[in-house]
Amino acid sequence: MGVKRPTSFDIAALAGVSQATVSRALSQSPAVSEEVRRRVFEAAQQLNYTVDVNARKLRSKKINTIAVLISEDLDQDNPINPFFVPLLGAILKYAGQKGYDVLTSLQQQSASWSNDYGFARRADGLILLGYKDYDDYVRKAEGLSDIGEPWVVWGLVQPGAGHSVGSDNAQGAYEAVSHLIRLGRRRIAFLGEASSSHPEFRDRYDGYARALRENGLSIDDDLLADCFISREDGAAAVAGLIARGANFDAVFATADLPAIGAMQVLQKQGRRVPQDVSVIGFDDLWAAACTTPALSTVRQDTTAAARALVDALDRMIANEPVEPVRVPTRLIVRESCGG
Amino acid sequence: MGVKRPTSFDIAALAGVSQATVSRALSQSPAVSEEVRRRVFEAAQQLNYTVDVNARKLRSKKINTIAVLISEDLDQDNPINPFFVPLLGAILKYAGQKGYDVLTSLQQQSASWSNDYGFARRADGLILLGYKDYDDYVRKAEGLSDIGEPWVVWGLVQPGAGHSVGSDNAQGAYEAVSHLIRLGRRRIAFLGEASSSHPEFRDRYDGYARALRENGLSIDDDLLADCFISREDGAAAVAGLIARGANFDAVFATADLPAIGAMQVLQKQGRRVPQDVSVIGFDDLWAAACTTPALSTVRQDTTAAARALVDALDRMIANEPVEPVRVPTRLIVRESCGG
DNA sequence: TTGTAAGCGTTATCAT
DNA sequence: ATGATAACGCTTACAA
Repeated sequence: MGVKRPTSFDIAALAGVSQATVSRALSQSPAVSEEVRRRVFEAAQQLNYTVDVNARKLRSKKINTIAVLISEDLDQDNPINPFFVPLLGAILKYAGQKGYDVLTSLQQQSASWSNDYGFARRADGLILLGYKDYDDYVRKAEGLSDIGEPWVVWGLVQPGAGHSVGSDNAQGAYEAVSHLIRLGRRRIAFLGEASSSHPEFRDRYDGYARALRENGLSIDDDLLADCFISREDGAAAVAGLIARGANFDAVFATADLPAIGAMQVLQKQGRRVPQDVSVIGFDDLWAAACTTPALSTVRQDTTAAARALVDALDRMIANEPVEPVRVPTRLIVRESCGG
Repeated sequence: MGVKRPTSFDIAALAGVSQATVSRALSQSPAVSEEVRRRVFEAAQQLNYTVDVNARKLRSKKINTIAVLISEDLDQDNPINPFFVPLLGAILKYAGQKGYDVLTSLQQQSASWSNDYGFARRADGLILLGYKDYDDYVRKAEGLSDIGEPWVVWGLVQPGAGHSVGSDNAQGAYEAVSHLIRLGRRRIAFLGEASSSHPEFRDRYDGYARALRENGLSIDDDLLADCFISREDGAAAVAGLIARGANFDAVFATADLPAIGAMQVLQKQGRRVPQDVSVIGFDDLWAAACTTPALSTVRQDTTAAARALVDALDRMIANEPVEPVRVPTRLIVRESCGG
């Protein structure tokens, strides 16, 4: 309890060396003899000593911490977009390997990343996951750049912007829709948001459109259903499609959650998946394998994504040039598309 | 980029006061005149100043950071037990409200001195989520106590241990199994691990046993299937049950993941859920609402859990006495149990 | 109410 | 290779 923590002076005394030598020994400085290093480590272990990271950070000016800001709450019960979970896990793992501490924060809507939260000096850089709106995000990001805080954002991939890492959304969607067409589907509904406030979804729409075009199919506005990325949204969108008598034999959703909602509504209305309607989602949430039928989907490679994000941030912190990264996706065929 | 950060001395000079006054003004000390406070804030804003948190932490010895250590990897793809996700989210939210930064770390198996206790000075206290084995956990926890590091663990609730917060596992299981019995089920299989290495699962078994006993049913060892908390485990366990010709009309699983696996195997083998076999899980993962049929389950209240964990840690940090907390569960009846 | 000055526990810069 | 000693930027007695 009230035990005073040992300092490097205590270790020095026990090991019979100076405090400076203790510091050197513990920070792997080559300028210290094996014999002394051994004695120091022994003493440290004996006293259960660990370096005071705050003193170290203050003095060395290296913080060795990155912050992950998650700013997309789906709803009350799901404070985090489920896709971000394995991504966060992968970031924690890889950043840990690289020796970074990771601060995680759920951002409120209102927060302006730079000022309100004041990450300055708490982290060497920021990884941004999720944004409600593209313009809003741009404004906030500029604030960060203004104060010289390195940051990377997940999602869209912009040609000029090194701080952007995202999946190859257009290609992933293209492959999914192409697969549906190969299965003989001709009237493929698009569930998603093609607005400009989420460029990554826009990219998925482009992939959808290209697949249709290249196969001689035209885009039918009646098959475009606007929805965001919740299960309820997907359910409502498909219900709306059915209600207005749209004729479709497949559904491509820009995320797994709405795809699952879509399947549930279809089944409830007596349409068999995949016999009557094929369904493909996007993300490959772990729950995709839990539905009946199991959901076919476009997997985003969270491990590669995490590496790209952390590596990019790493280089920005070191003031090295950074290129935007487009992470390949992979079509996972399960039962819901029927082949 | 290479701009040198302003210090409180710079603010002091600009505002025409001493550095100490700047510190006081910025840390909301009452002992500072409104006029001066205004000048200081103005100067700070003008120079884009923020306090160096590391210097502050070093000097004040208040770190205002808690660390969440997650040490249960289900497998490669799921680095985090899905139940911990909303719990982590709730912790991030509530701890943020309380003004704490949150360091999150996925713990590797390796139980080295520096790894386990390295967080000691980085955080005021530790929240431990998941442990591979009870004895292993006890060993680590004692080490933490030895160095005077406050910690709380999620899971088991031990009478004497203030640092334990968990669901009322026995009661939750009792209610679930009682519900099955009310529905007319008599041969209820138990999917889980009743070993001593996870006391919380042991508690769920006790609730199962009590419900049977109170309803005049006896425990049939043939209906006890050992499994851990993955979907694959649950699938294998039920497959085993069927293979050895066990006669059962319901399944109670100690977690949703094995419950989902169980449902999938049952359906694949031509048994209808819930007509032939009722299934109830435990956790209420968000995916529970995505299965067909939707999974009935025992919900753990992650919001209340997070509050209890953070509040307890808070009090331990402040050296106040802490009582163990048992968070109530709630039976969520969906389709998989048939009523 | 404000200023002065003494640390907090490191790392970095000199010497030796 | 090691030892003094000076920062790092802040908080907090203690004085005024």
